[in-house]
Amino acid sequence: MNADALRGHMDALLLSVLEREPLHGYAIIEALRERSGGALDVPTGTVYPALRRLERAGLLAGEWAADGGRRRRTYRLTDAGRKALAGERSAWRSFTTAIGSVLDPLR
Amino acid sequence: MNADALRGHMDALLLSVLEREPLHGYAIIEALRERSGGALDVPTGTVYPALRRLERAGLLAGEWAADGGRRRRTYRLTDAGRKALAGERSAWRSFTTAIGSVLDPLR
DNA sequence: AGTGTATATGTAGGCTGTCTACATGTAGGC
DNA sequence: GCCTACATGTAGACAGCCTACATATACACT
Repeated sequence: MNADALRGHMDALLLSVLEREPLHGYAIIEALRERSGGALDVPTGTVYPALRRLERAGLLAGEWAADGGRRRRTYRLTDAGRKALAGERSAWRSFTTAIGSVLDPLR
Repeated sequence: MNADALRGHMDALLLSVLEREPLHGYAIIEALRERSGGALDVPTGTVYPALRRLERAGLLAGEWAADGGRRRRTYRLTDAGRKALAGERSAWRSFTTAIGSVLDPLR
C-alpha cells in the first residue's frame, strides 16, 4: 500500500473504526489490519499523531486508562466526530466515483 | 474534492486520460473535468509539474507542436507508461477494497 | 484601441500529513 | 536474562499538491 495514497483518508479510517466502540491506539492499528485483511498496516508514527489531531479538532475524546501497569489512551467518537464520519463516507463515495470514472470510463 | 485525497492518484489519472490518445496539458485538464462530471478540476500548478515528472520517469513522451502561434506540448504514453497504468489500475482496486472494507464493513 | 475571456504553459514557495527511526516502559513466556 | 508482544510517543525527512503569479496568443465585443 503506497503511503501517499492514504493521504486525506486516514481520518475516515480512524473515525470509522471507532464508530462501534472506543479503542486505544494500538487496538486501532490492529483493527485496521484485521478489517482490511492485512492490506492496511499503519505505523504508530502515523496513528498517534493523527489521533491527537482529531482530538484537538473535537472529533474524538481521549481518556487515560490503566490495564495493570499499562497505560492506554482510549478514544471515543464525539457527536461532532459522528457527523464528520458521515461526511467522510460521503466524500469517499464522491472520490471513488470521480477517480473511477477516469480510470474505468464507460465504454 | 479535498486536495489531499488526490495524493498518490494523480499519476493514475494522467496516464489513464492519455491511454486512448495523446493530449496536451490544457486538454488533459479539460478531459479530467469532463470525464468526472466536473468533480475533478485540477489546477495547472499540479498538472504541468506532474507531466514533467512522469516524462522524466519515462512513462510519458512529450513533443512540442504549434497550433497557429500557440505552443503546445503533447504527451503520449510510452510502453513503460502503459505498463505503469496497468499497475496503477490494480493498485486502485486494492486501495478501494482496503479502505472500503473499513468504511463499509460487512455486517 | 481597449477590454475581457478562453487557450496554453510554466515556476516559486508553502503547506501538511505520512513515514522512518528512535525512545521509553510494562507484561509474560521460556 | 532474553525475547516478544503490548503500548505510547516524538523529531525530522520527504513528497506532492496547492496558491499565486508570470507570460503569451487568439478572438469577440465595444
